Amino acid sequence: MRVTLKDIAREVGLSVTAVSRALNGHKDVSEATRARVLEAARRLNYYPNSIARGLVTQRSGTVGLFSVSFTQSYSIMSDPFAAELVDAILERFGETGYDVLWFSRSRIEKADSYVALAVQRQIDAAIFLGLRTDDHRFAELRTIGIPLVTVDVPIDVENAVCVGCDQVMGAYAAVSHLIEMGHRRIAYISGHWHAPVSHERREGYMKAMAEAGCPVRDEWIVEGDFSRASGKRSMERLLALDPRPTAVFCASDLMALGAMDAVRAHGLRVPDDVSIIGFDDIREAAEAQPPLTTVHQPRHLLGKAVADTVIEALREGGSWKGKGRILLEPKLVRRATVAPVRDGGASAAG
Amino acid sequence: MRVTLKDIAREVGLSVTAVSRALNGHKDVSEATRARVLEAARRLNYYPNSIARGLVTQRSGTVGLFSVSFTQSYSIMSDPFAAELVDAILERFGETGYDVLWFSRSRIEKADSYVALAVQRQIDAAIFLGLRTDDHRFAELRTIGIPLVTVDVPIDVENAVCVGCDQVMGAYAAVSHLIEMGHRRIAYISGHWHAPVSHERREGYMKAMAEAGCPVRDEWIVEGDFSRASGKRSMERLLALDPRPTAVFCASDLMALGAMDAVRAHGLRVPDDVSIIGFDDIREAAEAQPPLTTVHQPRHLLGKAVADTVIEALREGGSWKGKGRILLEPKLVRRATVAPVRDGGASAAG
DNA sequence: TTTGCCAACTTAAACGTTTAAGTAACGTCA
DNA sequence: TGACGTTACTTAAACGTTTAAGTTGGCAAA
Repeated sequence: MRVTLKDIAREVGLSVTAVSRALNGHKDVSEATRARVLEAARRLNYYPNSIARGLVTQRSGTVGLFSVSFTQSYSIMSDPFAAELVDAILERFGETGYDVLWFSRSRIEKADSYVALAVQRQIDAAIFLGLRTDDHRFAELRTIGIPLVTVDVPIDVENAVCVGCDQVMGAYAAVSHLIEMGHRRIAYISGHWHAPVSHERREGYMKAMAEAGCPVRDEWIVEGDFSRASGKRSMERLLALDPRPTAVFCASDLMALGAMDAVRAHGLRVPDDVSIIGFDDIREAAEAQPPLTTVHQPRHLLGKAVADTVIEALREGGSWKGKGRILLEPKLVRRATVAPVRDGGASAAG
Repeated sequence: MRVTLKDIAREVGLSVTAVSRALNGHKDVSEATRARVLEAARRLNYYPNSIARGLVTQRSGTVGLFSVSFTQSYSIMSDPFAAELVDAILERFGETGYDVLWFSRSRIEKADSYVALAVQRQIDAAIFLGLRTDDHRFAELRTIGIPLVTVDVPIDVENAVCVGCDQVMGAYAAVSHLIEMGHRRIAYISGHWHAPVSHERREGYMKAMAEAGCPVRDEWIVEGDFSRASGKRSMERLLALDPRPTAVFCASDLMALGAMDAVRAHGLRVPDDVSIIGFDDIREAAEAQPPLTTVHQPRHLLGKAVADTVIEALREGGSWKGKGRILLEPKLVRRATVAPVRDGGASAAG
């Protein structure tokens, strides 16, 4: 039923090898023969079987996309930043002919092994989204033996690259902006501490505060989990403080949106009473009321960088060594959730 | 380097066949032997090569997920409804051991053939998201020869099933609700007409209007493309009408959100001046200001139904015949964007 | 004792490719 | 003339599985 090289070979009266070589553009076939083969292939509706090819070449032509657990929430696509990033990665791969096998959280948990999935499916490279440093399968990655690209999680293996934005710089820019607006009591709603970005953004926050001579109080740093609900919860804790912070830097737009919910629920206003700044610049940030000031991460470039890194690794074959880290530049986007501080940040507030 | 059956066979002093049968649970191996094989497999870190297996069994153990073009917008994940649906599908598949090969829009466009991708990758079944009736590859689907599951696009082939909500019912419920609130001049902002759901929702709209004896004017039916921007554009056209509609039923939450933007931009208020109702109940609907009244589509059940249908087809093998259509029930979710009409819908308004 | 059967294996072929190695025909050059 | 190349092929093996068809030895039934 299925059309194979053998069918074409029979059709044009050649060996299977000759047909294979004609189709693959080798130069030891005459042009006349190649034309006949091509014609027959198209007439019979032949498409090469990548499974058979993979068996002999030892490369499947697929890359595995592991979406581990960006947030606490149900799964990865509920995080708009992840969704848009995935989008960009897939679009780029689509242009190349590599296909992407998607390993969802439940699949990963069922197999309980990255290596098992990688070996079984013979993927040529792996991309990790939402990898957590407390993942008990982390050590396994050392033995996986194929190019590895993680997003925002540096990992010290030779065949790995971490692609991401400069988180320290992004956070620094955000907090500096708040400081320029006169804020001094600035809080940081972080993502969970098992995400390296949470620490890096904290570092940028601390740096900006230190340079401005603003003391940082422990209770201004609250751990969320990147989700909107956690942003709201965290903001509630901050609003209970006396004096309360006049501005909050959130480690995700979702948390910033949640924080705005909390501010509103308290009968206060953004940015009049509290300035809020987010991170990511997801679609909803611009659409929020008021539009959210945030740190833009160039998702499309990130996705392209991820895909291009993988593609380069695949082309180079075994000789490829990871480049450590690829850092893109984030950019502050000023919208409407940051205002100059009203009381100079010196007096108490209730 | 790679551990194969041969390695295990050598290790335990058996033939490759015996090892294969032991691992696959055939009953013609002694329990003692099976135990030795299992032990060796685990000790050597053996994982079956699904490529080799696929070559002989003629089934790859993968299903193709084709995300064609839900909306006009860049790609599928920018549509929250699609993203959440995909999520549910992937999570369900993860529990089964089937793996999902994701064909993005660019991949589909590059190959320009569903059959080519299906045959090359030997996928066992295909899922179509965002298929449009004006897709020039539509006819191809007839010859694809594997189980086919589409979301919201009925397709008349024996090996296909369409999974989706009852769109007519959902639209009918939405418009009836508006009518109950006293509205009579009700507009419909549709998705593009190449999506069958646009027509089905229109049917529900017409049915509710007809039953209530409300005349429908041509200019009340506007074509968008499901995106927020198109919702805004469409609403602007409706606001220019005299008398303008007092309520609008939108074929997606995104368009409803866009419509709300337009209303606000006109200095009018939702729901005081215009009632708005959406479709889908994406996460942002509940979070909007004011929270959006909409028709909830049970994404999780939809995703599960899609996956379960595929899994069933795969288990049944060649004997499987599509069941035509699986219809789930949508449900109206009353939030805060619908209010009783102020002028009874009879007088003119500016 | 022979026959037959069963359990527990092994052998060999097959899946659809790619590729290393071989070959036949033909031309070229010394 | 013969050695050597080149061109355009073919042959055969391999990739790692599964599976149909044998094979062996032991045991029960006749």
